Amino acid sequence: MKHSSNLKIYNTLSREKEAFEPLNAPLVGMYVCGPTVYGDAHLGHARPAVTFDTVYRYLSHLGYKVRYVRNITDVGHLTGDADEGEDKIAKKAKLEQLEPMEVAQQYTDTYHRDMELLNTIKPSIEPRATGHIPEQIALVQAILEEGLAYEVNGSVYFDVLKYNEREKYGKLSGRVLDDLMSGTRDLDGQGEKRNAADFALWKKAAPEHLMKWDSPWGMGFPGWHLECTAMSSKYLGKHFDIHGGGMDLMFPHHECEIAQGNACNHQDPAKYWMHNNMITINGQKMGKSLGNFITLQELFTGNHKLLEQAYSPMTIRYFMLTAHYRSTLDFSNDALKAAQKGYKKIINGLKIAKKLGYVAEDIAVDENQVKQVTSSIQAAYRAMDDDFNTAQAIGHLFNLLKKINSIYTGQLKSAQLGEEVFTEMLQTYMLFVEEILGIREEKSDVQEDLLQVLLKLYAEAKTARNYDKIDEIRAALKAMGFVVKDMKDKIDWAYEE
RNA sequence: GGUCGCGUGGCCGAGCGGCUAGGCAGAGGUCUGCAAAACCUUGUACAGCGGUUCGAAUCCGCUCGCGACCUCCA
Repeated sequence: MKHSSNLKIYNTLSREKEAFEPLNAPLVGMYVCGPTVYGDAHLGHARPAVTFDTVYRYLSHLGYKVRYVRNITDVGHLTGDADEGEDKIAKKAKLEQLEPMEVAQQYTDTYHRDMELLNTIKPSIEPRATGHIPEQIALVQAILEEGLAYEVNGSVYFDVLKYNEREKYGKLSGRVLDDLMSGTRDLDGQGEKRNAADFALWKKAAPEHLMKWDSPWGMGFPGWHLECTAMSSKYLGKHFDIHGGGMDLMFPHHECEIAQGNACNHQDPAKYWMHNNMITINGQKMGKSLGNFITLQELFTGNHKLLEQAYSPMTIRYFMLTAHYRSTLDFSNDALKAAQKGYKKIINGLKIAKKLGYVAEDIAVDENQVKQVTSSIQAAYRAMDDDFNTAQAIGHLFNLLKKINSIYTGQLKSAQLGEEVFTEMLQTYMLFVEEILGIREEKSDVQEDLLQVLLKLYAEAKTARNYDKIDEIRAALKAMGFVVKDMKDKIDWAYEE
């Protein structure tokens, strides 16, 4: 099903929205920077995961066959400055007396658990850095052969100055090399590098270093930016469609990926570079050092000093989608509580949409209603086509929801829309909520059967005008998180918002 | 210091030169035994000051405030 070929994507490389033209339609290759697995997944991991999950979903909906690659970084990021750095995973391992791979496995598992709760679709391929050491060594060799890297004491560095003569370094982030050189603050520990802007491709490992591999330059480990180049080119080719990640990775990480790709493949790795913005908490970027760090599990359980209550995974997902991915998104209890209500409203509507049927009646079609519905449907697609504007799309879904609710309660007749428009409205609503936005019903522990029994008792009490009984049933349902919808011709339940 | 971005009604958050965003909260109403749900109506909003334009939240300039990156970071 192809509803449009008008998709535009904001490309960080050009700083403009560009028409999306895949290199090999209908195939699309998308690489997204995944987590470094040395701790529990936090809000910051959820944003790119949800953002690019939605991109993946929409591209798939448009009929593209997407290969979605998201890496697991289980080695390679340094804790300190380049020369005295220690591997993050290895450091954590020492602290917890575990094997490094044990740490990586544990946090990979919890990451997967949390991503599943957020209803993100698994990537087509989820490669690990440690599983691609030979590929990374080969890359270093290729760059050495190009004359754009040099070896010093068992480490290999990328020669940014020399590369810059061939290809402009800094074009993604808008950096100018001269500024970078002069702007570097502290040159301590840069001893081995020819220039401050150079970055490590391979680092010599100290004897006590836990994670290390043999290489032509001795025992060591790969540099921080190498794995993404190695794995993206292996699984998507030297030039693929979309590369995504957080804005904070734009420089230096993605800039270095571009340099590495150009150095050995003589072309940019990706055609479109997409960057999601940061999550802030009370206006500040979330970070461990700032003490405003919230993991997803803390959010789901409410177990954090900044949280007034627990917020469900779908509340979080919905909340993220109500803002555009390139805007910063500020977390606060007030905003999350509002999102929780909005989410439940969406889901109550979904349940209705699923069981609502067309009723043929001898009523004239209301052209005004038809116009409102059809324009909302089109606007929802237009919003997604406009650089995945989920916030705007959700706005239009609420407009459709009003019509759906009106028909369900009898305030509007389905015949007033005509069968075709009525059906398209329901299908569009369900498709957007479930397939494109990836919002699903978080089922209650309470069995539907039990609810039906209570509603039956409610109906009987109502017939008998036993109002005390009615109040009792209402209270019982409310305690379980439900409300009674007592309509003209029927009685139903809904999630309490 | 360098580079980039942001400041929208009580709160969150779209908006990219003219056409009601939307959600939450509030007010009024319809429905109801009463409620709830649902629906309808309603809001002084565009940091400030100038400028461009027939017309600016939207473009330009200045001022103020906030943030991100420049170091691992989603």
